[in-house]
Amino acid sequence: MPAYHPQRIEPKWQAYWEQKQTFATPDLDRERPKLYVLDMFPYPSGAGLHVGHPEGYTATDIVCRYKRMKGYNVLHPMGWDAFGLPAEQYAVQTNTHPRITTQANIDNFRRQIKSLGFSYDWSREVDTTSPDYYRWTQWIFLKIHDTWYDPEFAWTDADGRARKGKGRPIAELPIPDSVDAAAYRDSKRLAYRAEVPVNWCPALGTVLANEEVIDGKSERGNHPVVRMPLTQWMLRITAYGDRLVDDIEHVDWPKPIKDMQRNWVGRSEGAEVDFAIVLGDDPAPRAAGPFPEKPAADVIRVYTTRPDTLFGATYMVLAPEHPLVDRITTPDQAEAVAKYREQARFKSDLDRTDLAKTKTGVATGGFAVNPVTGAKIPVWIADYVLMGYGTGAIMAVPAHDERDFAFAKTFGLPIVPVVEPPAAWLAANAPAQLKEAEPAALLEAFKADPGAFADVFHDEGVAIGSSNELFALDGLPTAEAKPAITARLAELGMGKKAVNYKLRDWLFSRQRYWGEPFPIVLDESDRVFAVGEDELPVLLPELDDFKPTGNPEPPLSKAKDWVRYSETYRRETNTMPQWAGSCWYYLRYIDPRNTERPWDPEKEKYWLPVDLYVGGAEHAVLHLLYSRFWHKVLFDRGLVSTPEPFQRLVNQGMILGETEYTGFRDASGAWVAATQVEHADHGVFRKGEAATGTPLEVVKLSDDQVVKKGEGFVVKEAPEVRVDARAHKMSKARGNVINPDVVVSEYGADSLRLYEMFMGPLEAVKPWSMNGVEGVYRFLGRAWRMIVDAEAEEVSLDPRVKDTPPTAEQAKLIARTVAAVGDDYDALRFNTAVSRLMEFVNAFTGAEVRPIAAMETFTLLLAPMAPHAAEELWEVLGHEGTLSYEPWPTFDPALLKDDEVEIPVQILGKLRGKVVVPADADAQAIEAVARADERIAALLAGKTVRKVVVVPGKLINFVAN
RNA sequence: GCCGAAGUGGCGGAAUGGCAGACGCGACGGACUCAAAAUCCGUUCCCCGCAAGGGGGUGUGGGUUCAAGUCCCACCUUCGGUACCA
Repeated sequence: MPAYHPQRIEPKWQAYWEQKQTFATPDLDRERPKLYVLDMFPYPSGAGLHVGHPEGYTATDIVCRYKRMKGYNVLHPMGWDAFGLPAEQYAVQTNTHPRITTQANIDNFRRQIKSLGFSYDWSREVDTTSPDYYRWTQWIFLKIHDTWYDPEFAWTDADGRARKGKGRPIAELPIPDSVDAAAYRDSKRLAYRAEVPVNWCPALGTVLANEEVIDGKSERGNHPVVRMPLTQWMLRITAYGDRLVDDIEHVDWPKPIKDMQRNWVGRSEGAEVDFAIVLGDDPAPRAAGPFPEKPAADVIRVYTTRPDTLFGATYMVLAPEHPLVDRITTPDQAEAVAKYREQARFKSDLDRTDLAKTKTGVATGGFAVNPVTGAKIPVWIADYVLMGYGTGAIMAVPAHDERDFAFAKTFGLPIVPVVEPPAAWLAANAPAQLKEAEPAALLEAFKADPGAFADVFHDEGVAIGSSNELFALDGLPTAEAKPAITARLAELGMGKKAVNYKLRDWLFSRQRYWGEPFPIVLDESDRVFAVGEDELPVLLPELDDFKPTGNPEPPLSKAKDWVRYSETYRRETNTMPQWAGSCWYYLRYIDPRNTERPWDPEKEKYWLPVDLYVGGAEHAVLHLLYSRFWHKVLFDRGLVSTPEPFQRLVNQGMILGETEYTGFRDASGAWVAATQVEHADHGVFRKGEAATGTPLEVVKLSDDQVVKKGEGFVVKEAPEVRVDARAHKMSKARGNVINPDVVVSEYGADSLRLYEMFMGPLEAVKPWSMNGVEGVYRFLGRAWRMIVDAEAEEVSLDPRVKDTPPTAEQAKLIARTVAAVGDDYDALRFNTAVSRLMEFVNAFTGAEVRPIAAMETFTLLLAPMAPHAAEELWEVLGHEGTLSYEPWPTFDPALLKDDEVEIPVQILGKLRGKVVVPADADAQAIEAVARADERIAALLAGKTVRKVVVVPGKLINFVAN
């Protein structure tokens, strides 16, 4: 009975917390500081909880429990991101309604999470698939639909920052006289419909994501996939591109995540320039006047980040889908162009980028005029130009762009250098026969044939060959040439400054069943109308079967009665993507049962922003970008009070499986070194034999079959053979998945929590080790026996725990531990916090007298990490009820300092001895003591001390020789 | 290719520019036990030495400094992200 027995303790305290509502959070509490600590809520998969989930959850739980003891009002909720594909696929296969599967999975996840003893306020649980929740997802969609972005609107935000650009109610949109008002509004809304190409797989009867398409075939089943235009809902996230980039400066996120977000938005600055196409023999004359907002009919508009290289534009390339292709193609090229466009249609975006390393393309036979040189240049089509970026057309400057260069080389197009590289670049990239040439000669060679150099010069240099009667760029460095020519082009009405984003508008509709229906109806001519807020939620209709329809129509189209809204209106049958629900769940938690509105503004002002948000790095880009976007729209519309939702973000690192040692053997049974093998989809082979050879046998080795040798591990019985030693991502296929349920039933939740924190820094990728779990379990057992009498029949205090003051030494250790553990919790350094507590226990288990106050302090320090054991120990120590709101232990800072310190004595930076000095000894005193030391004196004898470096309290170093 | 992170004992990892390897695992030795498990005690970076002690050591090569795992430069390896974005 008195042994540490988590299986008894843990259910007891979980029941206590639940019954007493220990962690229910008051909505508003003006007396205490607030703290909103959020976990990324999970998708409740059929596989159940993974050991990766509790890593982040434990970290946040520690912070919450710690901060409650420090007097904070803490909001710590949990919920379910439960719409999504797996439940729907399961429904298709088994005809089980996704709701049933989802509910079962949620129940299992909840059970598993509760078994770990997290201090969530379960009364705030949300489920994105519940109509009470998605009602408000639809409501927010209507807000987005009701908003247009005014890029010129100047205003000041709540933090006093001057801002330009705001999402405004559509009613405030100025409408030009000559246009249809409704259509104009629809064209400006942040939620709009557009024809976009999607990957349609007729055989599977569904639309595939880009990554599901390989080589023009479906990943599953290898069926042909066609890109076809489909009317889809889009969200105008690009309107917020600048703010998504700029505002990220003001949040406390890891730099790599900030970089990734900036990268994803991919803002670039450059210019748009018009090239007139040549019809017949003469170029169409350019209309006088300012640069038109939309290009004229016979004009190809390009976007370039290097307007300074315009004089080097020797040809143009249109995306195969570009609307001007038909107009410009000459009859003799028509067949080739049509064929190329057909091929391009069958390639997914991924194929067009990843696989096509060699440039392909076809000449249209048509020409355009370089607006600055007046030269007639050929127009090609090629799939390396993407319709979705910029204007879908480029001016090609082969001398200064790698892609254009490769294309020009392939098709024999002229290369004209217009930027002079620095001498160092010329020397480094000089052709072999010119290695010894003078700089001037090298430059001449570059001007004559830049293609002879080892690399394409695409950096900044000095403009050359770029002046005529209208332009004068020669001699300008690139940084000056860009704005100069851009300004000149604008004056002449030929171009203008332009900004572009890699970020595309967000494709927001899916042809799926298990998602939020759009609160939208359409009339007979496909005009879009929002349903009234009083009609929300628009409930998902029941279906008998969930199979795809066999055409691009979404499954909801099968619910005929539902689709038919009225005589003239029908419902939108697409559903929202899984991101929708997760875009705003942090807002619902603050007021989860409100039936009048999505959240109460008072509560929103109190709780937002989220102070700490912890989750996996896999959401570094999309989820965080999407929810920041929604949040900004809500902010502009006055519905939330902060410009950013998540003030501090931390990514927990992935937990890998246990380290595995893998050897390889060939058909004859002989070992093959790991350095000599190559991995392919269909097996492991000797290097270079993946296509032809027979696969090698993969042998799992135990750790006593291998031995460390040099940099790596080798087979013990064959020490010349290197093996593969690494931890792999947990996966069903590899069979290295650790089930938290098993760990909990064997060692208890506290051990699982403690181990996951002890493994290493929260952000690091770490391999699992069952031995490590065993280690922290033993620690908890020692801590238990430090306080509980292991010999007694009943759970009672160890007789050595006495109500006496600690010794001076103990008092110091207690103070140091309180200080260090608190610091570690604040800084999320849980691994070292565990170490500190271990050191404490190691010290006190050796003590014959254990002051009860010290044991209480220890218990409170342990509580955030191992709450069940701590609660039980707290009870054994004679307290009633929970320790969750006990004040955090304090300490006397004077105790952190020692009276005497041992400091190292170095000679020439090498450790030669140690001396004990008073803690406040000054440099002179330390030097005197050190010189007096017998050994040091001996070593210094006969040497000249050139310098003495003393860091009081730390170290002394004699520079002597 | 580009962006980012990380390389420290057999393993996970610690170390405000100031004694490298805290803490844990594993291993080895011992105590307890008829025995085992559990528990407790001790040793454990490498080399030389019986010892005292000495030498080397934080991916590689340079540099800054009295002093570098830590700062700077170049490179190598691994992991993550991204990829014709004009």
